[in-house]
Amino acid sequence: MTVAHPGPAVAARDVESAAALMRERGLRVSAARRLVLEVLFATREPVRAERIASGLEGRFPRSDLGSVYRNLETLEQVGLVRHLHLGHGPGLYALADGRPSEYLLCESCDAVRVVVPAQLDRVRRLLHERFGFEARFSHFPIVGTCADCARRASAEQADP
Amino acid sequence: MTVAHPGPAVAARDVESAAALMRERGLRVSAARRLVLEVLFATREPVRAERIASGLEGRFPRSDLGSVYRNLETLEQVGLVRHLHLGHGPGLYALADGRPSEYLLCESCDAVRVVVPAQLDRVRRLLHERFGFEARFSHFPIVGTCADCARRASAEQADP
DNA sequence: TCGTTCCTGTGAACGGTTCGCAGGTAGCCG
DNA sequence: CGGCTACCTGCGAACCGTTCACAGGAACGA
Repeated sequence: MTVAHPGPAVAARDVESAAALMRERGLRVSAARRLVLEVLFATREPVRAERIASGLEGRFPRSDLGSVYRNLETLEQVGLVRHLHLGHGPGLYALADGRPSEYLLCESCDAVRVVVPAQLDRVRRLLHERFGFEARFSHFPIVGTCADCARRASAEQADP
Repeated sequence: MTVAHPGPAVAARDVESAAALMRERGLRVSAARRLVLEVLFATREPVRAERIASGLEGRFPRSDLGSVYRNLETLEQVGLVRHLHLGHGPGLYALADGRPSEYLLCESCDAVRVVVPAQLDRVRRLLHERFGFEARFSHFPIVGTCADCARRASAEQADP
C-alpha cells in the first residue's frame, strides 16, 4: 500500500522521447516498459493496470501484470506517469502532463465529470487563501451530488 | 467493491438510541451490532474495521471481522455510520452525524488536516455556482500540498 | 415459551497489488 | 562485435482488505 511519492510531472511527446528520458535517468528501456508506454500513449483516458497488461484487449501484445505494476511505479517515480482513483475500484494510470484533468464524481449516479484545471482555479485560489493549501483534484475526485441527482432528490422529497 | 448507497445521515446520542433506531427499522440488535456501535461511540475518530473487530485493541470484547464488515454496511444503509478514505489504505468508519468533518491531505508529508464543514462553505458555493454540483469532502479528502511542504519545496528549488 | 427469521462465526474466495526468485537482456566496455 | 554485469522480466506465491456461502444460534413477535 506504500506508494513512493511521484516525481514532478514530465511530459513526453511520444514513446521514443519517453524512452530517451528513461535512459537519461539511468533506467533501461525494456520491451515490457516500452509496451506500457505504448499503451498509455495509445489511449487518451486513465486505464487500469489489468487493461495495460492485456494490451488494450489485444491491440498490443499482452504483458505480465506484475511487471506492469512495477513499471508503472518506476514510470511514476520518473514523472512520466501518474495514477488516480475515481471512487472505489482499482487505481487508474495515465501519462503525466503539466495540468492533468480533474474530476467531479456523483455519489448517487456514479457519473464522472471531467473538467479542465482552469475551471477549478478559483476553487484552488480560495483554498490557498484560507488554508495555504495547494489543491489538486486529479488524484481523488471531488465527491458529491451532480445537478441532475440533486434535482431528482428534491423533486422526490416534494412529491414522494 | 460494490458499496450500497448509504442512507441520509442519522445522528444518535448513544448506543441505546442507535439501537432503538435499528429496531424501528425492523433490524435486530445483536451483541455483535451493539459492539460495533459501542466502539464507534467510544472513539472520536474514523477507525478501520480491523480496529473495531479488535475492540479497540482490547478495551472491548473482540468480534468477528466478517460480521463487523456486514454490520458496518447495514449501519451505513440505516444512516448511522459513514465511511471514508484518507489516501491509500483501508476504509475508515465513523458515526454519521449531520455535518461530518472534511479533510485536507498533503501528498508529500501525508498530514491530514481536519476542517469543519463551515470552513469549506465558500468552496462549496463556488462549485455549486459553476457546476451545479454539491460537493462533500468527507468521503475523499482534498489532496494537494500543505503550506509547510509548499514552502519547503520552493526553498529547495531556490537553493538546491 | 416457542417459532420464525434474521444474524452470527467460520472458512474459503475474491480483486487488486506486492514480493522473491531464477533466468534473461539492455547497455556499457573492450 | 562479443562479453559482462547489473538491472529487469516472468512466474508463482503471498499479501491485504473485503465479500461470500453455509450451517448453527439467538432476537423478537406471538
